[in-house]
Amino acid sequence: MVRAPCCEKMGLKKGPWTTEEDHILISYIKNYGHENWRALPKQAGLLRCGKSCRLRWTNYLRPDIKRGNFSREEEENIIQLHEMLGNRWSAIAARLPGRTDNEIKNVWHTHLKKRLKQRESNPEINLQVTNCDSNAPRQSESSSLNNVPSNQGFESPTYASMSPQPSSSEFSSATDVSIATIDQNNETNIKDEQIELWETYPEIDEGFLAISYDELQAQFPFNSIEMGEPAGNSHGNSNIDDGMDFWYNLFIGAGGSPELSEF
DNA sequence: AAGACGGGCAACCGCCAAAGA
DNA sequence: TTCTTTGGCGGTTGCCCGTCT
Repeated sequence: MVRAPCCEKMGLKKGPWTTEEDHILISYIKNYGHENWRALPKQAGLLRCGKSCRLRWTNYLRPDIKRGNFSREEEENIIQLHEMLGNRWSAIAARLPGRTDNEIKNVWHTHLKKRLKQRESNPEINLQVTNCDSNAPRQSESSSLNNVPSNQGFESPTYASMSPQPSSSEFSSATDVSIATIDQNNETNIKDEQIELWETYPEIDEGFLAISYDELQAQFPFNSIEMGEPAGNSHGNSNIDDGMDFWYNLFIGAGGSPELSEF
């Protein structure tokens, strides 16, 4: 199989995405979907390879992505799931609604791996998953005990009935998980069970996807897009900057739940 | 105040598998 | 059956920014 030439050799752009590019990608996918990632950038007028577009969309621009810090609950889930599934980040991500494999991978390498090492060096520290309140202040590591080292066998971890219970602005989802246990012969048994995950999750008004590109343009002008200017040329134009700031905050910004009421 | 350093994270790279010709 | 294309995945890189000296 002949390897496709890299983006740079094809004259395609690499590196961080600009808000204009994000806007173009979102608008295009909104209008036409993403059936063919390879063709998408050309049709959308983006100087990116399809792979880069797909990654940007799946890891950052998708409207159902839950941004912001991981809750203690989510972190513990990742640890447990990693114990069962290993480095299968996409499988882990599939069980954490709103989180991407890349995000989980990053959080694993930057935080959780270290925490596990600490736990190994301090066996008093335990994984406490059940009945933890994600809204409560984080407990110190040593405050949750009952640890059983992973290689000595453990009872089936309990994932069900995570609090808080959903309010009207939240939704619940039933999820299949593989429950791993290690028996007395030190053999791992995995069985699939359906559990209820209660996730605090903003309702997503699908209406935001129905807003037309023209409406967006009218509300938040991006002249540089229509002129086909290279990214970054908008600096110095406060109207455009304001529009982009709003767009950025709307879809991407810190804490990132879309402020759909703005529409 | 400025340079060094390290952590966090977005993005890229390379490989693999599935699907289709 | 073989080859090509495409999407997906996990590992890795490199930039940015905050902290330290």
